[in-house]
Amino acid sequence: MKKKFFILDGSSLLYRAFYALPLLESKSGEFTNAIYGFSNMLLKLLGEWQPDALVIAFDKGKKTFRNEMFADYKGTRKPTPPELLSQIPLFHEMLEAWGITLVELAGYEADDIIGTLANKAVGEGYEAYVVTGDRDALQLVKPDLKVLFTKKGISELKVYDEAAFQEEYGLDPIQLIDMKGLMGDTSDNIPGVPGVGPKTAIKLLAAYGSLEEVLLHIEEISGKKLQENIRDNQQQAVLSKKLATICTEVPVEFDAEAFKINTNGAALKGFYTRYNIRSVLKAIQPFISEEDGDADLEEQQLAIPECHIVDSVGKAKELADKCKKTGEVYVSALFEGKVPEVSLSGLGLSLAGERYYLPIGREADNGLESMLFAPSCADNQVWEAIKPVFSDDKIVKYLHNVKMYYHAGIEVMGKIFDVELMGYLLNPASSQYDIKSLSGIYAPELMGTSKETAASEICSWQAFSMSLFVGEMLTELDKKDLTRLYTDIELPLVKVLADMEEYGIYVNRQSLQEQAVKVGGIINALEQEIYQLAGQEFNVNSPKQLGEVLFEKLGLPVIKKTKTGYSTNAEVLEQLRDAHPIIEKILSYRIWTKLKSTYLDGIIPLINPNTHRIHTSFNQTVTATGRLSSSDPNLQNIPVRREEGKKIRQLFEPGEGYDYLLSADYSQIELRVLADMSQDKSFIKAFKENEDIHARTAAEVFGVDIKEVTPQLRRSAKAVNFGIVYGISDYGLSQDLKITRKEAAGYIESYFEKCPGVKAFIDKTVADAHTKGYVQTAFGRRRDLPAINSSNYMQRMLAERMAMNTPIQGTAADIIKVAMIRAHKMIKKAGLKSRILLQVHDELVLEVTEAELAQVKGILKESMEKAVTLQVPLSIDINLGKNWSEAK
DNA sequence: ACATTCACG
DNA sequence: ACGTACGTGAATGTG
Repeated sequence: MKKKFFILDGSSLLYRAFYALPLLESKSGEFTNAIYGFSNMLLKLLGEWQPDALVIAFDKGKKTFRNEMFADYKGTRKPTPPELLSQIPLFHEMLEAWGITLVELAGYEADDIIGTLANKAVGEGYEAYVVTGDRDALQLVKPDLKVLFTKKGISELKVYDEAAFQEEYGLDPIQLIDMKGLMGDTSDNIPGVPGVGPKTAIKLLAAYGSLEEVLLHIEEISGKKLQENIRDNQQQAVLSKKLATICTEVPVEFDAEAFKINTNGAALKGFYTRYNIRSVLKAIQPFISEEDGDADLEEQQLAIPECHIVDSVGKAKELADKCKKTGEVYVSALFEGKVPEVSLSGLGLSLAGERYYLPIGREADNGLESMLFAPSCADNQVWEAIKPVFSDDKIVKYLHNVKMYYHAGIEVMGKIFDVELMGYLLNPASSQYDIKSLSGIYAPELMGTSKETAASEICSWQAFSMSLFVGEMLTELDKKDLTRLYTDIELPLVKVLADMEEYGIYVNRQSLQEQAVKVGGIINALEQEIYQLAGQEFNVNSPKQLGEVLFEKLGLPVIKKTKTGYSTNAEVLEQLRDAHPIIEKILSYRIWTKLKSTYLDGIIPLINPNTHRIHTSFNQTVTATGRLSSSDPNLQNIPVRREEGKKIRQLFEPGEGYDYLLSADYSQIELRVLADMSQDKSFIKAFKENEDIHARTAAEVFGVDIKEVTPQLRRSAKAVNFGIVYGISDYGLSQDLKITRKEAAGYIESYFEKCPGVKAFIDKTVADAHTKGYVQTAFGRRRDLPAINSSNYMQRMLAERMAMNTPIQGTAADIIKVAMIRAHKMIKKAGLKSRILLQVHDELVLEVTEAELAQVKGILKESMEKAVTLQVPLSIDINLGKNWSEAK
């Protein structure tokens, strides 16, 4: 058997990998998709073919000898996108670690190096394999020289030997260059002969064998036009063939010894760890030699200490004393139950490099202790023994999700570092803030050390791992100036949210169920009418089936398409309203089914049977801008805009012992934030004088007196103001107002003319985003925008809109968070019974008693309007009623 | 798991 | 020539 020599076209494969995969990002923000794709390709190659030697050829520099022949060679090539360019240094680093030789030579393309080395290898008795995504290389195919060509994406390779080439092209491989001479190549900007494509080229070569022969027999060629084209472009065809011919005389040597793969296991592992490419990390194991792997494991794999099980009061007390001495403790707790019935069921602890686990609750009852003591005492005793650690304000706590501790009734005193919140502040775009994910980012050396087995192992590992990465997180927080945001806003807010979730909000279950039945009736009736009008029964809820009925059976005009078929959304249906009576019914059906499934049927099972209230979750680490989100159920999107929807809001009532629901909402908080941040004179003046901001905008943009502003004009101006907050584009505004893009651009232009401060602010924000790669709120909350310099237009524009919107939306979110903390504190301090139940971005909902009404209003005014001092006043509206709908 | 639709600020 | 307004969560249908 001959030895196998592989030569890879690095440039072409890297390109392929880059475009085949979505832009992956490492934790530190680098793009790694091309590296990832290339690595997989390499692994597959090594696994399947077992090469004896392998090198990678790479293009170097832009100009090659071909440019001397033809200046415009590859002239239509777009520049390499920066997202790929940034991966090239990583590529070098990667090859270094793999111990794979990279061959590049100024003035030559990778193809030429490949051709030369492959030929030399064959001369030395090797079987040569060229791996590439560039069809040009197929011309090299000959006995003992095969080309592996990347089919769709990067995963599949097609093997071209002479037979395979012959079968596909009907030609010998070397004739590929004659073909290129005739037909040219748009991607390389090789001209060829006009009017000759692959079909004609193959036909001609089948008849005459080579370009030169074709040129000698021009007169015999059938087809006048074709003859003429070839005759007129003889020189060009010859040049094209030359350009397409791979040079196999490149000054490089075939060095069998140097071309062997010589992997440095530790470096390789380090590389993939650093860039967080985990799947590759697993796959490289077989390629790391024994000693390498073992030595590496010993070196890298941290020694994780044994977990001590603390299952007696004596041991627990001892541990508590130890905590007191060290002054800090890492905790990972296990909870059971749902809010508001959460209890602690296990406790992983770590201090001074040791691991502990304390079984608590049911789990402990099953243990030894329960044989000796009454079961109900056993858990409490271990817990009671360790509890002082939590109430000791001299002991620093490092933990995950402190809100759950509050829910379990644990008073956590002293300094608290909640790694979930810290992780969120460091990168609000992430969706994973569990301890394991965080450890992967901030302490990669921990990777692979957690054995997912018993609760004791998991919890104590989590506690221990925090001790290894909290330092890194704190350093990062400090570096990014996020420490204040953490200590002054996010952490204090946790207690407020925990209380709100625990309070829950009362819903009238009786009315809810009645409504559900009633709406069910309406839906059934509509359904029948729809079937009648359609002349068939079908699932109205299925956009696919609905689309078929509307646009195929009934032949209604198609307004818009989605990725998968016809669009049937409300906007489309609205335009079809007059085209067929069924449309109206469908719109109505949609409204009612939405109400029933999401807000009636969806909420019933979430009413807590003990409290008869709904306990939503307010998520503090979800949004990229700093807002809260609400789930299970989402109480931040309860209907309000439509009459039908208000029926749902009416079901939310003050609970027993309370008289009203009260809603306090900020007036135009985002525009006021914009006024403040932009320092725009006319905006500031408008708010100071308490003017109707949309009317005022209308007056300025449309050049009329404020008294002359029609509702129509005001509506347009309102849309423009919204547009500014969302990151304006003429296209978006034109869609919203249903005007032409030009008109929209006109509105924006005159807006910016009248509000130069806003214009300057937006420009500066976007420009800063481009240079820094992130944006910030007034409180320093930070959002990275990795796509801001993308070469992809859409992605870049999206990032720019995010850059405009995030400081505004995020600052408003910061402000209401401050207000919530202050209001909650003042309410508690005053010993009031009234309490905050919900937050809906710019609104707080409270349940209040008649007696406390005046005081509560005062507290809200104070806490909300004075949460921060801006250049414009902040103002709130307060409404109350016997249900949430009335309190609007 | 992903797409579509629609509820809110 | 291209196509999107910013930020969420839930229900439903479909591959």
